[in-house]
Amino acid sequence: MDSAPTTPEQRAYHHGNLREALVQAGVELAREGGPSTIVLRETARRVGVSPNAAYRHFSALPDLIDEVALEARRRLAEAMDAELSRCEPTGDAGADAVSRLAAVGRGYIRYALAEPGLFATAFPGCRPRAAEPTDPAPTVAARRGPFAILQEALTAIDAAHLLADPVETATLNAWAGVHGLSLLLLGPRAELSEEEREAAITHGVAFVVRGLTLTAVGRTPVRRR
Amino acid sequence: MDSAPTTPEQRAYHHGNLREALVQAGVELAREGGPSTIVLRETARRVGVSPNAAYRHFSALPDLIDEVALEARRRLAEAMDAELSRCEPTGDAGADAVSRLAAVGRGYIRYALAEPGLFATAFPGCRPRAAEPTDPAPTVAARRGPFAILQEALTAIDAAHLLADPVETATLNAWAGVHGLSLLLLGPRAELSEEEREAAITHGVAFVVRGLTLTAVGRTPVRRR
DNA sequence: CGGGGATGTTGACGGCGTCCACATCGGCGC
DNA sequence: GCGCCGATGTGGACGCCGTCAACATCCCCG
Repeated sequence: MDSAPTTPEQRAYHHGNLREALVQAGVELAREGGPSTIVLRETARRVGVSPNAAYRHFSALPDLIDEVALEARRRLAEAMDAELSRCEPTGDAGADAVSRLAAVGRGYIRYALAEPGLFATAFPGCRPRAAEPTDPAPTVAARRGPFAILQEALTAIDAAHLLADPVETATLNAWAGVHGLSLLLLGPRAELSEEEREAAITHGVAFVVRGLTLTAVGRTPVRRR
Repeated sequence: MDSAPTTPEQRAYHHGNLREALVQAGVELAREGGPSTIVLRETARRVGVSPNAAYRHFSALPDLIDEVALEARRRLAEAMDAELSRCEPTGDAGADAVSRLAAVGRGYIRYALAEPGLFATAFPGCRPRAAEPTDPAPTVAARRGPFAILQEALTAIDAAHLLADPVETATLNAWAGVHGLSLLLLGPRAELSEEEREAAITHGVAFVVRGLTLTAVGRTPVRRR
């Protein structure tokens, strides 16, 4: 029937690229209810394959979840980049760097609110893992992930002599701020109205920027490091 | 055998206060591996009772977990209070209010690092819940929980005319900062050394305080609200 | 002192992750 | 051209899990 099994979307062999299909289904599950909704048997069912077929491509369920997490981080980075690309330069390099940092933060939080399931899946270390014995791998980061994008924005501010702390410290605190706010808006403050939520995002990003930069108060930056 | 079944630690009736014992065992499980480690059958096993006995006291497993979460929050509030009580007044009301806020933040983060399992269990809304249909109850807060303690500290700063934002906004941002930093230190930055971790806590708390107050830059506070 | 309601047990069901043995298919060497 | 072998997928089983229904036990109140 298929003369060209090399067609990308075509299944080449037995099933074709089952691995990819399983990850795809896993992403869909994660979108519906977070990491704990990624269930091996259901994932296989959706692809139309026996549960054990997955074991030819993943050593166990957590491996599949890790793969989904990677994809979730990829999409988060994408969303941050998208928000970044909507920043138009004003000419003032310092102000631009600051507004780009704000955009990165907005992108992070907006993605979290738009895709709570994927967001919850994205950072494996940020959820309780039931005492896993094997984890010597230091979590190889995807090339230019969310963390890298944030760090880029902060490095630009650093170059403009606006940063109050070393870049590493600033990155950690900025990340903490937007990550924490995302979780709070999804959790204990989930009942906020649309406007309240938008206001919280604006204030939250401004809070982070204010804490990291000193320009807002018109003071000579204190360079450490 | 027991003439006085009213003895607190004595089991009065069939088992005694099984409910309490189950929660206790649940807390222990949570300490070992977070909320997903709280497993009904194992909890019952540890108490030495049939799994279904739990259903006389909880309508289902999530109810038990909620009870454990309540206890986790109670202990968090305790830790924050303990850190608070180590603050000695210097006479300067404004400076005291600020340093008390810092203490509250330190207490939060330190508890998270000392009891990661309980901390992960404490805020049900902050983890992915697999599409629960029944949740109209707005989560009745424990009397003076972590949130209230944080708000108290911020209200004191507000009274000293040091707060840059409305109290509600400030509370949300402060909470986000310490919560996010806690998760990051437990997750992606779990490999930090003892000193690095302490430094991160100090910097993080300072970052939050700097973003919320304007005293650090010697400027007249801008009162909104 | 006897019945009834609160409490705990037994047994069962379906779903889950995972292991083991078996079936199927297709490319590669002869 | 053909047969074989490794890669891929299937079926069945095991021991967990949460939950339900029926039954057993025990104290308290009338």
